[in-house]
Amino acid sequence: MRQRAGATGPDRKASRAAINRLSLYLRQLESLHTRDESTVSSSQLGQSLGLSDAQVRKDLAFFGQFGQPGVGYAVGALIPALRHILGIDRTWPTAMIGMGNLGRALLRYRGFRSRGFHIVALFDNDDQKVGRTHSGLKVHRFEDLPRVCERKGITLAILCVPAEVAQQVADQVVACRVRGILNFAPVKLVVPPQTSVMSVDLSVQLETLAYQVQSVMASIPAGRPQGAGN
Amino acid sequence: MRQRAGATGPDRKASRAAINRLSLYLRQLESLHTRDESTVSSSQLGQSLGLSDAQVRKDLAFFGQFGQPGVGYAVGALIPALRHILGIDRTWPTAMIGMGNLGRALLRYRGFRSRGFHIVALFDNDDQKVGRTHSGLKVHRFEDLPRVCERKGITLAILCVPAEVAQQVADQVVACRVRGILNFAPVKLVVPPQTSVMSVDLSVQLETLAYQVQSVMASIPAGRPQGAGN
DNA sequence: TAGATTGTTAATCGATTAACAATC
DNA sequence: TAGATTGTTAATCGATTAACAATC
Repeated sequence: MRQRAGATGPDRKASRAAINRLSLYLRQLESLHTRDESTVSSSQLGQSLGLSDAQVRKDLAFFGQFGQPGVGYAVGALIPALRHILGIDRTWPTAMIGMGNLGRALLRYRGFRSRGFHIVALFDNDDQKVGRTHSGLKVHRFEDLPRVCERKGITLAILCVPAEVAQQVADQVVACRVRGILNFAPVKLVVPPQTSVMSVDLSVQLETLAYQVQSVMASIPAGRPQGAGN
Repeated sequence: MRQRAGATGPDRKASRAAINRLSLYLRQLESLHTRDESTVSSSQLGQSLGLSDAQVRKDLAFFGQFGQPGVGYAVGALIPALRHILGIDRTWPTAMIGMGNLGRALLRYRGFRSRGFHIVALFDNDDQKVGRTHSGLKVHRFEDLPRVCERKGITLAILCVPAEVAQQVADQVVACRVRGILNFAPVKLVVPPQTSVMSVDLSVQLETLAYQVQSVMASIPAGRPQGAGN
């Protein structure tokens, strides 16, 4: 039996890495679409993203039979299919929690809204910030979280609060039946299994970068400046 | 022969995931240190981060012999060891490229400086932004990149430019002998092997979150509101 | 000493790649 | 038809976990 994206979803669970790639495929397909490409092969798609053709086929085949042997994948048909699989063929009313530098910057980030993530409420617990308006939205105090979440049907939250309070805030967010949290605080959040968390940990990323740079430098003969001699 | 963090580094390459965890261990150790804990076992360390004890031991043992059987790891000694391995026992002169919302927000992000990543130069190609000052640094025009990088010994760059120009900017950055790029543009950057790239792709993260939320919701009996009946 | 915990090897698990019959 | 490319199975690779002798 082949797994298909039927009413109840596929039999086995797709890995997080595979879903990440699905999102990349979608972006690439959208780019191909604007360039009026009508079909694309797994090897073309893979090449543009630095992945093997086998990987692309495997990832896509997991969710259904999207390609045609000898032809490839129909760009125009695959785009809505992937949008549906990823769950971005709908809007996600989203709360931004924590209106510091990062929160304010992300609020203005275009990429979110264009993909169905609509920030519809702002929260902060600093009295200086409560009541102010950003991008047409008033900043609510924390205590209003349950009421506002209920009223606006908020399903996702973007957490831009300091590490020290992140878990506590997450607990409150979970209590409001928010289903997913995009966490920017450098903390491992503990949440019940019905709630999903994705963490973006900038320090970890930068430290990993430092390690890589260091190990590349260590593998190059010392003292020799790079570049073809100028 | 056991691998050790000798003059030329370990024999085999640590996976990116392992390095990510090293950074998490370090953070946790620092937290333990402020709480005056002097030793920690692999199981304690793992538990606080949602990892197995075996994983922790394996990750650390890869770089040296840091623990004592029957005792655990000395917090005070492991911290500087990890800082050295990760390459954050030094400062990394860093350029911020692209002074839009995200660039300005990240510039003020405390986490960077406290870990040795010193932003020492700002760049943008928008004439409106060039010449302005943020956090005491003047925004340079793009053409100044080679000169400023040379003068300030810049080794890392944080890229906060639009997707359309990201590759082109990365090429210029590479030409200035910058060794590592933290990329926020939703693009796969192609760079030579001497240069390292870490990408933070917010859309991918959020789309993966949407998928997870959706699949959790699909696995719950439809229409039944959650929570213990209130 | 006895209990605890490491470093390391072997076993398991999962993800990626190779290969190829099916098919457009 | 012949060439291209899929979906899928088998082979490979790498990472995680289990287990345990060594040792504090």
